[in-house]
Amino acid sequence: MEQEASTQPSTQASTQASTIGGEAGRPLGKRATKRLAVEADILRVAREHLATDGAAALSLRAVARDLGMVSSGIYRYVESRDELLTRLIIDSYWSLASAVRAAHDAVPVDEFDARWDALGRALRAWALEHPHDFALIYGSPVPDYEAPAERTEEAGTAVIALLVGLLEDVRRAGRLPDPDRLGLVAARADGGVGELLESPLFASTGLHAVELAQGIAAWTLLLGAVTSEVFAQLGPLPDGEALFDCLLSVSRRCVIEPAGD
Amino acid sequence: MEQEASTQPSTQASTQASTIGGEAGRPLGKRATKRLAVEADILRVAREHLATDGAAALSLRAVARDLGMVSSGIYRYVESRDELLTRLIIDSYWSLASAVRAAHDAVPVDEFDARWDALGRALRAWALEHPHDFALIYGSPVPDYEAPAERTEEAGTAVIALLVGLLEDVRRAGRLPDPDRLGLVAARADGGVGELLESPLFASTGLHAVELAQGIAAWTLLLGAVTSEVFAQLGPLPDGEALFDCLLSVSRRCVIEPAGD
DNA sequence: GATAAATGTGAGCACCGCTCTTGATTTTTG
DNA sequence: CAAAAATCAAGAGCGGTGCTCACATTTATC
Repeated sequence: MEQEASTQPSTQASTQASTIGGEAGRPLGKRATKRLAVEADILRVAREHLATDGAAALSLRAVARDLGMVSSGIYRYVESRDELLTRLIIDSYWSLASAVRAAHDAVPVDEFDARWDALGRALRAWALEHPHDFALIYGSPVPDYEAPAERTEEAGTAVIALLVGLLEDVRRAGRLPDPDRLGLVAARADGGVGELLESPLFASTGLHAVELAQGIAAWTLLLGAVTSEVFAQLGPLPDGEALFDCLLSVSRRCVIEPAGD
Repeated sequence: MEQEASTQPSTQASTQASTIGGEAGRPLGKRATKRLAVEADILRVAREHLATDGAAALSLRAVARDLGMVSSGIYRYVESRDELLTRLIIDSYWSLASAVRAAHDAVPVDEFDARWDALGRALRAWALEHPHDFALIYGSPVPDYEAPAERTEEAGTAVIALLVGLLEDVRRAGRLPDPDRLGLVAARADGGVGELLESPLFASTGLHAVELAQGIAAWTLLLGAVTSEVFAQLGPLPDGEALFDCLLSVSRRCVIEPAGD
């Protein structure tokens, strides 16, 4: 499983992609290397435009202009505006996933509470730092066209996979809270998420439907808290972090029983 | 203050707005009546375009064309595209509020659980029925420009007000759950939502910070659940309603203690 | 070096938001 | 009732967008 982390470009920071020698064969002629460079450049300035003006204002012509090429020239590298957006979505997913993973991995595996908090706080921090990227992946589907699931699925699952891993660790340690206390009815949960358990993400786990439902509740609350803050749905908040901490702890209680025993 | 219940047009269904006799004075000349009719028409077809193609694809020119007027003519009635969007946002808020209120009011006031469920289910039903409207008000802020808060606040608060009302009824009945069980730390909650209590929405209520935090947690989970389903953030779901019921009951447990006593 | 493929260039189409001018219509005022 | 003021429809026009096409240029391959 898990071959080499697939592609995972994440143009976010690193830009150089021109001098890579390629897998094996020929050493990449000057045309191929330039193409790689231009492709990376396009993604880079597209990312800049996204960060400053948002996805709605992203313009292929403007990107081309910034790169000193004629407007029509960019179509040699990008099929359409939608395709560029799809690439940005995937890139944002990877960026988020790596940020969350880094924070997550910095916590000892047996400290469940701290792991959950690290996960949640990293998500929030990333979202506040890249609001437009966050809007791109967790906001309303941008135009009429929606990103093809088969291209975003792998990247989009990366964050959830961390959560699932934690969830299973908690389950194995017998620290899952009582579903009934949360208000979860087993039968209803089974109908709601039962089939989800057969997807590749969960197939290898020993999670039950109710347990997955707990995880989904926690994740929904967490994501809702971040969305609410980034989009300012509750108006300007005096202390966003304090409120988030509250919601974070509530969400934590959905999947982790307090240690006191 | 508060003249005549503000405006609250809600073009959603009813369209006729031409033959209203006006408040008192003159009986509205043929020019004024036609203006009202045109304004209503614009909002109506804008709504249709929104429902079919989404906010991103909304075009003033297209609306004007549908109404048989020259593209520039629409600027006599609408200041700009953003202003049209603002109107649609406000209208959507009212539409949602009235839908939720209707469901909410159909439940006896002392049946807290049923009231919460009615509220949540009405929210979900409306969102699934008007996904683009939902995206408009609870999705990512559309373009770079965001709707002026002073114009959307009143309408946007209407739904929350219902929740606050229920929350206070529950508190008065002593049915609020133990905050500590939810994981809410009083001090943290006080910092996070303390200042919010002074806003007009909460000033007249006797809610404490922790109690408000519970309400926010419940609302965040509820809205997150709807958002997740409408935007298909978890991929295609086998039974969205069943999963929503699970999350609905979890959110309910944040504000209402089970009756068994 | 000739041929084929990939790339840069510019014109052009249809659409968009938005402004301005011109002339017609309606309302208000004297 | 007539003149003045406000309102309106209509069209041209500006700069912007996504995207296509024909053409010239450069690179890679035979």
